[in-house]
Formats: sequence, structure tokens, C-alpha cells
Amino acid sequence: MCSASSDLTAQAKIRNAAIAHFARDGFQKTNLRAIAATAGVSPGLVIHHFGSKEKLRSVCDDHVLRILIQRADNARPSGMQDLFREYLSNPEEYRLQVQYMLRAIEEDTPAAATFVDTLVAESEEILRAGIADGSMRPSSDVRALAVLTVLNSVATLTMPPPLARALGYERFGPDVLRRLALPTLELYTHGLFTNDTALKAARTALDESPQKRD
Amino acid sequence: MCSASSDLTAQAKIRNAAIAHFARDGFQKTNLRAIAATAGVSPGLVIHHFGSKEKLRSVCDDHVLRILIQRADNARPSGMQDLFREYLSNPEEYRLQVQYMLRAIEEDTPAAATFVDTLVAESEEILRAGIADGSMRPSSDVRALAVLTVLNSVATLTMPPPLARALGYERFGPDVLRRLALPTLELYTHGLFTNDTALKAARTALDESPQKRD
DNA sequence: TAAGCTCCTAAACATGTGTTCAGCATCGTC
DNA sequence: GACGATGCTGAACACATGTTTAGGAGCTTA
Repeated sequence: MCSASSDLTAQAKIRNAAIAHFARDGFQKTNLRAIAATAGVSPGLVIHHFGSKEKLRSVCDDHVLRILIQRADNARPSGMQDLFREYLSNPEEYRLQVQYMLRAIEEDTPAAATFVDTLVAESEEILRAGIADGSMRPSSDVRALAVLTVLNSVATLTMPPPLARALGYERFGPDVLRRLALPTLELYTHGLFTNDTALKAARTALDESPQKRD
Repeated sequence: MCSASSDLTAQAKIRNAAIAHFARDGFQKTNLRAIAATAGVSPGLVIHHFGSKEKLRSVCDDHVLRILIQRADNARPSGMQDLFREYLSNPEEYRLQVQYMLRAIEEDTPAAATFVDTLVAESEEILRAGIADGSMRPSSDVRALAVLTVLNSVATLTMPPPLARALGYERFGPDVLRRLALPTLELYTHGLFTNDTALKAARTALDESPQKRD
């Protein structure tokens, strides 16, 4: 934990405070006075340095994005599987940035789009490699499968409280992740259905109505 | 479409307008003036009938919950698979209610908790039945598997825009659902991995550190 | 017709919050 | 030492938004 605030510039202190607040409460619910208070600074200074709340968010976005992307570059070929590992093993700092980015994805910021594109691309690459070396099953739509895996991963990490409580936990956390690990891998290893009637039914259903205008 | 507003009481008009706004924009971003305008009514009347914005939300929650639950009771044994079918086939009305409830889940309202509990319970029931009759594989943790399937279903329906765009669509919609149907069913039928090394690794990893305090 | 009730509106009120502004302190430079 | 630049503060401003309130319109009832 290097939250030594004394040797950071006020700009950096504000940015870090903003990241923490945005990650925990979301952009809209966070007000500048709270950020300023956490940074130990006056509300006016936030605007003075960043121009507006929106520009501050943009700076935070880029900052977190750069950290996450560069981390992903270190531990190639990362993918979202690593996201879980790091989330489980790493101390608070990384978790905060992941949390922040998940919020950004929900709120659809430009940085989130870049991050998601990276995740999907990495995921697709891993899938193609796995299919090539025989460790993974061929898919009728690798791109869609990549999106699906990323979607499910993101969903797990952003699990809404009601679902966490349905498992008996107060809210999402490492415990929930561990609880879901085995069922998830069982699903990815053996599937769920013992026959392919559902799959066949879907294939014929999709063939009959290729795309329905709605 | 029966949005004949003339023969509805003002209370009902306000409630319906609120449901539409909450579903589209979320609770916080929606302001009472917008609801009042959609309902063709003055802002004061909203408070006059419902007491506060929060109480209005509560009424909407219960209203949508009742509709969705009762619909689920008609077409037993529903589960979330039906959620997709209805979402694809049904006209706007039902889609709106589903949208509303998904928002409520994100924002963790009491009605959402009830709805999620119902979904998970139905899901678990279906899984146990499927396992019993041999159409589904046994699981080491049926409850967790039920939560996992609901989670993935909810995630698909609430797909964040960046992920929809990664598939080449402007935003989530029926087209995305159809595109993901096949990969999803392939996953549920055959799994993804061709061997169980990952599963075994997870089993041993979980055995070694049953629960790590963090 | 008058009283009273219900439904409803328009304006005002209160508060939260992003932003601006005038000025103060500190520090480097001539 | 004067002076200007930089970093910063506290108060004020502007606006959005939930809520309150005084009162009006139309209906029922005596």
C-alpha cells in the first residue's frame, strides 16, 4: 500500500481520490466535494486543475486504462482468466482499478471501450490458439464466443448484490469467486447438457428465421 | 400497443410513465418532471399521489414484480430460458418490464431480490430435475450452478454497450441475442475445453487454500 | 345554490452540486 | 526588496431537482 499522500502532487492526490470514489460509488453519485475532502483539498482546486468533473473522469479513465493495459502486456497472453487470478491474489490496489474499469464499462466511457476491445481481442486470440492446438473445441462463431466469455467474466466480477445474497454472501467478494470457480470450470469442461437436443433445436430455429425484423 | 392514456387514472398514467423512464434511464437519472411530462401531468401531482420519488419507485417495483412473477407462474417451469424466449418473441410491453427489473437488480431493490430469488429457485429446480432424469450432468454445487446460470442470463440481457459493439452491433438487442444463442448452447452442450486439466488444477488449488482470509 | 370533497396545477421553496471568482500565500527571479 | 507566477482557499453563484403549499376546477350532496 503506497497511499503516501504527502509526496504526491495535489493533482495526483485528486486523481487518486476520484478513482477511488468513482470505483466505489460510480461517477454520478460521486460529488466533487467528496473527492476534494478525500484528497485533503478544496473543491475549487479540483476544477482549477481539471477543468470540470467530466474532464477529471476522462483523466481517471486514461490513467486506469494505461495501468491495466500495460499490466496485461507484462503477463501475456493475459485474457480475462488472468483478471480473476490477479483479482484473487493481488492486494487492494489492483482490485480498485478493476472495479473502476468495470464501472466505466457499465457507463460506457471511451476508455472502457478500448479496454473491452483489448479483452475481447486477447480472448479471441486465446480461443483460436486453443482450438488450433486441440485443447479447446472448435466453435461455429469464435468471435461471439470470445464476447461471451468476456461478458460472463465481467458479469461475475460485477455480480449484483441480490445474486450474491442468493448464494448466501452479503455481497460479491473473493469468497463468491471461489464458490463459483468449480461450477464454472465444470461447465467449461463438460458442458451442462448430456445430449444435443437443445443445441439442434436452436440450430433449426435459427435457420428458419435467419433474422427477424422487429 | 395499448397505451391509451385517456382511460387510465392519473395514478396509473404516472406509474406507467415512471416504469418506462426508470427502465430506460435508471432511477437516479430520471427526474420527476420528466415522468410528469410523459404522464401529461404536473410534477406536484406525482408527489401528491405517491408521497415521494422513493415511494413511487417502490410502487413501480411491486407492480412490475407482480406482473413478471404471475407470468412466470403461467408458463411453468419458466426459469431464465423462458425469459429469453419471451424477450425475443414478445412485443414491447414485456421487454419494458424485463428491462425495468434488470435495472432494479442492478440497483438492488427489495422487489429485485424477490425476483432474483424466484429465478434462482426455479433454475435450481430445473437443474435438479434435469440431473435426476439424466438430461443434465451432475454438479458439485447445484446451488452455485443455478446462480451462475441466472447470472450469465442476466448479464446477457444487460450487456454493456462496449461489448455489444465488440460484436459489431450498435447496442444490445434481439440481433445480439440471436448471435450469442449458438455459442452459448454449444458451450452448455459440449463445454469449451477438450480435457480436464484446468478443472483438475482448480480442484487442487481450491483444496490447498480452502478459504483465504483477505 | 352553497358547501365540501377530490383531483389537480402553478409557483415557490430547499437543498445538493458543478462551477466561478476574488484574493491570499509561497516561491523563484530581477 | 519588489514582483509576478503558481497553487490554493473560501465564499458565492447558477442551476437542477425533490418537495411543499396555496389555491382553482369540477363534481357530489344537502
